[in-house]
Amino acid sequence: MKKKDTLLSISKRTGFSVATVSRVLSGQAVKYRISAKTVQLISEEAKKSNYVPSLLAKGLRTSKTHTIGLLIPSIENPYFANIASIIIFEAKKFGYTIVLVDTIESEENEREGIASLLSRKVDGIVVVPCGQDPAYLEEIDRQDIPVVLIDRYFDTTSLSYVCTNNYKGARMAVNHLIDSGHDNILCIRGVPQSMPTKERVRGYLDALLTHGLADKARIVGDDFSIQNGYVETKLALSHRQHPSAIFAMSNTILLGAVKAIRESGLKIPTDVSIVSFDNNIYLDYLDPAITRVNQPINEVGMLAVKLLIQRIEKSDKVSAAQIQLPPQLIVCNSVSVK
Amino acid sequence: MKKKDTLLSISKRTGFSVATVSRVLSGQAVKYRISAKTVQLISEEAKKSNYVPSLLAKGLRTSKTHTIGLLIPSIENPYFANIASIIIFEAKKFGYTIVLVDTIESEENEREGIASLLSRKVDGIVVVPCGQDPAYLEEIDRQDIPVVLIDRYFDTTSLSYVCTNNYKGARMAVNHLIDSGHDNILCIRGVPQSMPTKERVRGYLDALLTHGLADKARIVGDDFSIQNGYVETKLALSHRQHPSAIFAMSNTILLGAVKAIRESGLKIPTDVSIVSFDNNIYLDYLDPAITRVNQPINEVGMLAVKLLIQRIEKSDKVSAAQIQLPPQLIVCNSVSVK
DNA sequence: AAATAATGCGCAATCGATTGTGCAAATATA
DNA sequence: TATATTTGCACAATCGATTGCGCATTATTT
Repeated sequence: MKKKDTLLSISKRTGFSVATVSRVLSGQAVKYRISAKTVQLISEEAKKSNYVPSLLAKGLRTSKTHTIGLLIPSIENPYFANIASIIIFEAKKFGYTIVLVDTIESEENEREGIASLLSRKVDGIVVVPCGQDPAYLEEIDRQDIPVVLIDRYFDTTSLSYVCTNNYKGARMAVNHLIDSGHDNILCIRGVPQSMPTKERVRGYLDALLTHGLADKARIVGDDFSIQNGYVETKLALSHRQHPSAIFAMSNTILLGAVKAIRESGLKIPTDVSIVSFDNNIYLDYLDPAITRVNQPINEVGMLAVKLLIQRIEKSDKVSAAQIQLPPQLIVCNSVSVK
Repeated sequence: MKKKDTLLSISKRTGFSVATVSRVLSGQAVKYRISAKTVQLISEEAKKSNYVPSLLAKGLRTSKTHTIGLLIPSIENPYFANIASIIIFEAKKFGYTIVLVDTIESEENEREGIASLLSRKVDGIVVVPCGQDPAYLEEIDRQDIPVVLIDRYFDTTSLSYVCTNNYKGARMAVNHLIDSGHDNILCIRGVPQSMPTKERVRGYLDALLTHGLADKARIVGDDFSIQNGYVETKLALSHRQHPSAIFAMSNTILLGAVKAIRESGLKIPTDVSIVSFDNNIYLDYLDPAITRVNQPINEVGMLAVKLLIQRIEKSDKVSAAQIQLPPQLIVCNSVSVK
């Protein structure tokens, strides 16, 4: 096994001091008036020996690691996987590498993960928070590790966040159903405490309200699982007068609902119309293709990284930005016109 | 902004030396005969001040970072996202954190990513290789950073790998079609150079061969995209005598094929049967649900992490392990019996 | 009580890179 | 030629944690 190269070994081999080697290899040659000849010699030796600087040592000295921590509730979920993909890509553009923590929707994992990231001295953190309490995140942000929330946020937080306007998205979805003549619309929601759920429910209710259908509101369900969609749909369809349309708050809920509808022998959209949230290529290949609200995850990811890096690189306090992006309705064939 | 705590600051506040504080906080108290009272005092102070050790300093000193580098060709791809998820989970069980690099199927990105990981002093690397040449990976492995390949491997490599037995998987799929009475089976493949593709093609051919259908072999396509599946299926269906069954080498290819089949007004499985590779929950919700070959990605991920950590933690050379796991056929309704 | 052993902890070097300061030697100026 | 500049580079401290070695105390043994 070859010895790993360090500044010291290069210094010995070239006869220059460690200081000089460092300045050459970190591009500070001009600033420190190192002669062209010396630069040449040292650079060659470094290239020849395949020198890779230790970011540990560098980070220790400079307290910058060019690393960003990313906490995601479930990387298996295609929605989050897409977001992660974009964030990794964007971060790389700016020279940052990602340490990824999968919190599995557990607040304890989130805290542990954050601790691990802090001890790794990440320069900043992007997080889809699981918990209800942003206090400790705000504390970290205040102590000079910038934190940006994505997808979910908190009612009263000073932290930066980027997310979809879930309220608008829900209104678009429900309006679409109402405009198509539906007035008996079941809403199957995800985890009730989470901000996206709350906002989508609010959108659902407001859409009904403005159309004078407030008394028709029916909200059921309690998490983002396939089972939840299945069970709630089963229940709903068991009543004599079942809903003519379903607003499913996620792809997973949608899948459960589709299964239940098919089992009961009903047809989408003839018997039951359905609108879902989140985009996914597979939705185009279901029969019928599912009308859904698309979240602009590309923009969410890009903005989050930009915000974070601004805060990291400008030491003068960049003020927190709280951004909600407009969603977009993708109309397919899962809604009938009555 | 509060000052960050270090051994030194705790040392000052408690009156003990940095050495003693270090030994207490790293659980070496007994070994170095630190008195219970001292342990108590130091631990309390550390807890109170919310001390988090710097893994940079620790890593620099001990040359262990408890970090594993993971290189994936595309985290957007649900198949890889699932693998990543498992690897993150397993690594965490052993106290390791993951630095994730998305290589976007580019060998250059892979090399860059590896360099970045090396300079971060990761303890080991798990990689789904993009390139054709394992030489530089082997070099790294030899220089004491263990490398484990997953999903793809190389013909003649000394590196450890864990992957699915793609040959077997393909045989299972094609045998299933043949057993159902099909003899005109089109194979739409992915990137031809990649090992999984080669092995699946070999399986396809051998299955035909052992049933005396060698002359019926038809292999088309050249990448793992939806477009590829679509185009090749369109072409195939345009002939008077179109294949009665399709063996699609991935979910993406499958989706393209499904689209083409639907557009031509044909029905699955009545007119065209189809079998795909890789599992995905959505496949159960297509109409009909798609019969496919499931890769044991849980086991792949777990084994990869175990192998890697064995190599990391036992300094005595653990010999390389090259493992192929059996796939499994999930029979649904996309194959007709003739 | 003297000798021996055990206990409790500190000193200081080290990992690899960065960077403010300073000192020769070379060059320019007077 | 003597002085003032500039050029080119080295010294050494520092980031935060680890660890071999050694030195006082205190406790035990004879």
